[in-house]
Amino acid sequence: MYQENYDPASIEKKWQKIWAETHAFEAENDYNKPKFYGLIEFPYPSGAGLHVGHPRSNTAMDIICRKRRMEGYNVLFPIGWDAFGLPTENYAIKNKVHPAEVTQQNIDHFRQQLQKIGFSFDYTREVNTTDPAYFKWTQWIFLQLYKHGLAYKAQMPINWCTSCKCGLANEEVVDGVCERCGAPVIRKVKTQWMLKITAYAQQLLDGLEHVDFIEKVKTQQRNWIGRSEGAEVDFALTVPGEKVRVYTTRPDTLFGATYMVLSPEHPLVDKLKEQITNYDACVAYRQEAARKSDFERAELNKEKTGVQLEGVRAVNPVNGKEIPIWLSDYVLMTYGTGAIMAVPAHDTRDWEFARKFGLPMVEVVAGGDINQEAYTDIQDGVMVNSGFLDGLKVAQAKKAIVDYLVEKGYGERKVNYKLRDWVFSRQRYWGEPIPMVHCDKCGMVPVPEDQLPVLLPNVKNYEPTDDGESPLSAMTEWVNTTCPHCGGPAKRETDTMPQWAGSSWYFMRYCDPHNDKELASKEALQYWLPVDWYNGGMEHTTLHLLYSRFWHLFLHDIGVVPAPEPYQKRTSHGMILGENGEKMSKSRGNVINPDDIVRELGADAFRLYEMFMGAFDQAIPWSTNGAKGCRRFLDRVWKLQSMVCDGEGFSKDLEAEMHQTIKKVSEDYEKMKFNTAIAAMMTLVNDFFAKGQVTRGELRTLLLLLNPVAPHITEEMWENQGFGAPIHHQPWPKWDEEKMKTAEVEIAVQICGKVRGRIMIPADMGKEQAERELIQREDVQALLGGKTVMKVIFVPGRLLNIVAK
RNA sequence: GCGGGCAUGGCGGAAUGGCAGACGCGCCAGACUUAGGAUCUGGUGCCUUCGGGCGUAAGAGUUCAAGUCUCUUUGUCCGCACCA
Repeated sequence: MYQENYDPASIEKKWQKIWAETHAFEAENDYNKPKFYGLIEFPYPSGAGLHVGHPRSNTAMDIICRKRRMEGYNVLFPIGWDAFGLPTENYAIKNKVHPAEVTQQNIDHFRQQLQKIGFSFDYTREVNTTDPAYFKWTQWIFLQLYKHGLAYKAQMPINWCTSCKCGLANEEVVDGVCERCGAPVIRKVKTQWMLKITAYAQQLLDGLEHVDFIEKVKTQQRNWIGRSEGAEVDFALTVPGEKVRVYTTRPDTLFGATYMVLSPEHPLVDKLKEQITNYDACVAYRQEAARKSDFERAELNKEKTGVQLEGVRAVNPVNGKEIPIWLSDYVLMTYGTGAIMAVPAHDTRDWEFARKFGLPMVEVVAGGDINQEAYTDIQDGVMVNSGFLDGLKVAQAKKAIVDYLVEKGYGERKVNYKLRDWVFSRQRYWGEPIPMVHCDKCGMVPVPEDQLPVLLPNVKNYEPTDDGESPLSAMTEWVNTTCPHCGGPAKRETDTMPQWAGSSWYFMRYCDPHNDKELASKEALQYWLPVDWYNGGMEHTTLHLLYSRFWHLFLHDIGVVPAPEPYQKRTSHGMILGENGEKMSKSRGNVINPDDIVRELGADAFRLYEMFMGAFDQAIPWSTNGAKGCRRFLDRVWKLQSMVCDGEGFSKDLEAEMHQTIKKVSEDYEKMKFNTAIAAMMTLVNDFFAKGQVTRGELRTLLLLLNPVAPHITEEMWENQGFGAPIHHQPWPKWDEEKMKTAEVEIAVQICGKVRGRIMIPADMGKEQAERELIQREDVQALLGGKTVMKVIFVPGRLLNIVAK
């Protein structure tokens, strides 16, 4: 017997307990079964707790995973904690508690919240990036990168957050401010650990061809990697024996190069100190440029600045003409060679610069008006004023000139990428220590693998220092160690890793999370990887997704993981906005707390609404009324129990609809069109109500279809109805295309494209027969009103269009 | 600036080139009620002389047929942003 009223609180508690006790959703280590690895981005356990955005991704993947289990797959759907990071550290500093303690509390809170929503995670495989048993392997991967020359220390200007007092990766700087705290970012020269992600630029690009990522993600990654093809060309200088190399994507315009621009930081300035007659002015300009942040340099792009390098000129290799050399900060030292040949007639930036400083322009591609603007078209233009290139189209000229340059030894083909190496150091306490030791005698020495993990010292004060050094540097007992190589006195590296480190390989650890010999066993990695389906936010496309692909590609190259690409499929969910349509934030006061919704409406209604509210990949404002509507639907589903009539199959009049709904829901789940899948089930339930009864077979099928979205209520009703083994052990329902058809269908009748009526016709009526016979029908003739038929178009199952006069 | 997406009732949104507005919210009316912020039933794009006419940001085009395809314009969101 069942309770008359649907009471989610008691039902949900009951089933969550049963699932835990029966280990219902734990992945099996049976490597013979077909597997499915569903992944969501593991949360950062912040003090604020879960927000309504987490369940959107989680519920979607939970639906897919629950469906896969019913389809017979061995499913791995894990959860873990990306727990290193600044907010925890800052909270710890402020409240004088150890970050590890804060982390533990937050994790416990998060887990409890997730469990209340009924996600089918395998909690036995939890990973925690701050657990030494985990970060031992994060450090191990770093050592492998180091051994293969992909981790190096470099003195370089980095992005420095003035508030976090910490270096940031380029990817962490958004609009000139720190992505995390919003404080301004300045340039600061420091010695930093770097990871050579640029060595993998081409592989990261090529790999995208073989994976099923939504197009938006691929595009963003491609843009970020920023591959361009061109040539490097040497320009001789008027100083004997000296030359400058430039990079250009438009070698075809070489005859139009009327001056050259060097980045202010270009080493040539100091090298030619003797020859440059206005050296002081050049240095002054360089200092001015250095004061600006990258952001300011970009912001001020409307007005170009620069200074001419006097006393030295460059020689255009194709026509021997001497051209002036300028310094300008619109040329970046960090891209290409830090020097360009300027072709003002055909490059917008050069055009502006030439305009401002009155430099000459030479048109070498005909088709535009270079007095008005730079002509940058590369399709239709034809070469002029270009010696042996004259008359060629741009594409042909490109090839011809590069062949010529290579032959003459003036230059070579060159591919460049915008991608920069990854700044891997952070001057903070709460991160993985970088396992390196500095020895006066031996230099940089990696900590031997058998001494991992390098633990964080347990101390009282981990506030960042104002001098930009890690708080670890003040902990002399920890810092002072012995050199693993010579045994002499040495100092530990005091920088820690960025948060992206732990999250770059967590999905590997899930495969074999308790292994203390390897990061995971070969067999487990072979079986589970790649991740079959990974859902996460668009905000991680150029950071986490690229970094973790890089690590995975590297680990594949050194034989640790079997496949090159870690993720077979990547989808992305839209953000949930506040009820007012603005981004949810504490300061706007429009934050919805999942706990409140679960308490008031139940976890199932909450899950249902999260999936029903709109297209999954789009940003949608929250509506508590909408959520209540989903609760109403579940109330109605519950009430079906009082309408059940005999019959293990489908009733005649609903048979077609039942099969159509099974198909619709099954396919829509796969396409992540959860809103329309739920709408179809709502329609079905409405039809049961209209009829006043539902057969056992119909109810059975509805419960199976609804189970992935609303697992608790469906388990309970399944048990109430005595349908047998728990619903999560049942096979996914199948549809029969034949049974989806009805004997008769209603089609629209159009006269000249306008709908004039509807008629019932046999469903199997052929096109020819329909076009011949239907216009004879009395009801069709009536709609025609005596007009002369010119043409008849019949679309089976849809409409009949009669063109008539 | 460059690249890409989007634009449909009061709201969230449906719609392989083939009956626009599924489903839900809200609203209106009715039923049951001492009561209704519960539940149930019906209605709900706009105009209408009740025949019908008009409707998917605006304008043109292709088609028997356009929310859907093409072009132009506007708005909006996202990505990149001096990357040579």
